[in-house]
Amino acid sequence: MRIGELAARLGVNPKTIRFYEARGLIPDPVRLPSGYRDYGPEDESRLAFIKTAQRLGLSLDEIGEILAFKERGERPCSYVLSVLDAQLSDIDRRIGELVRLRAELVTLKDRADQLLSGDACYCGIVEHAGRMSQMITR
Amino acid sequence: MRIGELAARLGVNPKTIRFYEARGLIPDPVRLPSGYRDYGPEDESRLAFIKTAQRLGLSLDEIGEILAFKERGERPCSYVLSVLDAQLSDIDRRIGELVRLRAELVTLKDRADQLLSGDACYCGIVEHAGRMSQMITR
DNA sequence: GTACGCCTTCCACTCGGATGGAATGTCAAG
DNA sequence: CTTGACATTCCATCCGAGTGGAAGGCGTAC
Repeated sequence: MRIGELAARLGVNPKTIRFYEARGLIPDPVRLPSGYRDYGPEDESRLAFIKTAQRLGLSLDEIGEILAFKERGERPCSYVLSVLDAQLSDIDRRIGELVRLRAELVTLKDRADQLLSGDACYCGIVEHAGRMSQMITR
Repeated sequence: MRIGELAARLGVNPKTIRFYEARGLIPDPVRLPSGYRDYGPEDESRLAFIKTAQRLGLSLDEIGEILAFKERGERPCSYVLSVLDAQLSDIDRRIGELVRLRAELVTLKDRADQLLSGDACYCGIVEHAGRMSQMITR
């Protein structure tokens, strides 16, 4: 399949695929007589892997390292594991923080709703934002 | 306190503080007779808030909008509420994604641990990554 | 009084991750 | 045989979030 189709299947820009090729993340593909890149299913799954890993928070360099291990037939396990461990604890931290921020925003919004329906209000939301800041950064 | 001390307290580069000022995220500070910026505790907590929000994945623009509520001292209008709502649902979405990714990472890591302790492992983790990809993107 | 560290402004550059656009080539359908 | 969609290369630009460096001012310690 040509680059446009591959890109469409994965929901990415064809330029992105060429960009990954230039970065060495995907191998130089076979070319059709026309010079067009010709991709197969392995390319699709490789690209899917890249996109997944990216969603997991890995940088293109990290992904490249993992793929390179695979290329060389080496055991990337411990490296991958350490990356995974780091990602995991980072995610835990972020979830905790988001949950806290969420609670604060909800409170803030509730106040705002009340104030909207109430009369004679300037902006209690403002004072609350101050408290929010303290709570969040506590 | 001067910019260097404030920066040190927060573990950021003084340039970053000037950058935030230029972006309108923090108010133009009082100046000492020397022309040096002079910061107080409110500046420190505001900066701390920015950094926290940033760790949570908010962009500087989003943070700016939130801080602008405070600045403008406006009544909570529907625009403000809609921004808050957007922020909230975005946070919910991100929490959901992170929770899912966390579960997948744990599974992946468990597999990897097994494979590591077993013998004759090239890199099952990579092959499992393919399955992982399916699981996550399901 | 000069050395040294911190401060000022301004402009340019970095970095990761793409994207845009120009100029040109390929190919199937009308 | 031309039109249109898609492809190619190469170079430039964008975005967010800073960071670097030059040229010069301030302030305290020796």
